[in-house]
Amino acid sequence: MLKYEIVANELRRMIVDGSYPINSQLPIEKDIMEQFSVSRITVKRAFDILVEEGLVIRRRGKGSFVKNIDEKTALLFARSKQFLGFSNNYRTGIETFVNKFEVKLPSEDVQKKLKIDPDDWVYYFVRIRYHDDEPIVIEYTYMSMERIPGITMQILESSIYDYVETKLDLVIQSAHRIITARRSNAEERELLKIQDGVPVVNVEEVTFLDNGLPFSYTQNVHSGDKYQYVSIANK
Amino acid sequence: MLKYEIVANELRRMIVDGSYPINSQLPIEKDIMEQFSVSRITVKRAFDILVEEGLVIRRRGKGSFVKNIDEKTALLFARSKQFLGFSNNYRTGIETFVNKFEVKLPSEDVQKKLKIDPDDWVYYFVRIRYHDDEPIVIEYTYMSMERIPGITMQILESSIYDYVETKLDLVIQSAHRIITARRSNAEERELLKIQDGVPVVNVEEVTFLDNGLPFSYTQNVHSGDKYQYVSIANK
DNA sequence: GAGTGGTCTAGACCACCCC
DNA sequence: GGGTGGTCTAGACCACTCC
Repeated sequence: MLKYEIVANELRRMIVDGSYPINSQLPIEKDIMEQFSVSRITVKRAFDILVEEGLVIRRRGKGSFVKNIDEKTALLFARSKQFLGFSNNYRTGIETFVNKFEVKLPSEDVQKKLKIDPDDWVYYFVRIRYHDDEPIVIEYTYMSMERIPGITMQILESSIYDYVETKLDLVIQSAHRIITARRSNAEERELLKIQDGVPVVNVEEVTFLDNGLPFSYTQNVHSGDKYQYVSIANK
Repeated sequence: MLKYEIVANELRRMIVDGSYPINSQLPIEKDIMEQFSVSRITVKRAFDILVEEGLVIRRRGKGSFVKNIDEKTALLFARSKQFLGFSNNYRTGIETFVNKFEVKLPSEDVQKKLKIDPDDWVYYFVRIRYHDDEPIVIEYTYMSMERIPGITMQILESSIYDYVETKLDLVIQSAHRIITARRSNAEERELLKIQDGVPVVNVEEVTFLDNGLPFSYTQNVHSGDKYQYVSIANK
């Protein structure tokens, strides 16, 4: 574990458990340097993480303070900063059902999104995720066969993320997301078990490996009444 | 202008204008140090910005590379990282119409969101934003009178952001957003001029001053067919 | 003037990549 | 073994806040 992570984790823990209450001043950099035996820049990097997570505010000349948000919100936002394959909102009780699994040639849109040629075959699969036996999202995914070989039904039913990182020894680096909402269609209403009128949230996600190449392109169609996206903007 | 901003801006410019094409390797830290006469940590901070913006990938032992995305997407994502009052999507042609402007006592929800007492008066106003004469969003905003005194109709018609920062000399620090989608109601359909069936995207936004206090709580109701939210997750 | 965080430097050691 | 970025240090100077 890195030093700045250790410091950030400890400070976060004490904020969340109330040791540093809302609006209270956090220890100054010098004290934290001594307490953890680290340099000032390391302390600053730890604080940068907490600022990014929306937990802390820093003011030159005054000090560092716990932001005025409640505990539930704090947890929600801190968690949203973690990188997760498909969902920020659920941690347990998730089941996956594979609805379709084929290999085909990419459409122009898919070629463009995955940066592949027209004759590069792609996996196409549709998965439905359930939380506590309720359908929450349909995932329509295209993946380059060349970049991610060896996908099987079993992998789709468990974790692609795991397979790519552990078995293929590749590193997933980032995800670009575009979120829109629209009216649901009949297929989506049936699969997600929602009424006409409940919209869907469409999360288009392109995932990148650490070599800069996109490796998957997914349209995540979420049930509008069970989904929220959380985000923090710092100036 | 800060040194790491200068370096980041120059590198970003050369990526966007094609001087460093997609997938090409960027200069190594040492060369950039010499070119700009800055230290290594300053170069790293510049790169951190570009990674955060989704433009660049860095790999220990190999180098820094331009991410494999097209120019339009690159601009979209780079721009999304900028902190803006109400919209990431439009830059010009915006008009504002104030639909309601009152002072009242806060509901429990508003008290909680703004961290104020039941007898602290709040402004409540409704604004509609038009882009090229088309309504795109209705904003329902609550603001603490004590924290942000002197709001007038004229301010609401121009820029609250400007008023708070320039006239009141306060610093807006961050915004916490929760994005959901739902069916539109009759009022929203009329104001946004959308058909029944077109959903709305609800962006709940709490904005914080640099003293850690929330100063405004807004429900932004976007026309679902004209709105997208863009986001990048880095591992 | 004292306290605090923001930026920046020069330099060190290490992990990872490729030859 | 040479090249690259990741982390970390000690120390400097500066900007801002409050007294």
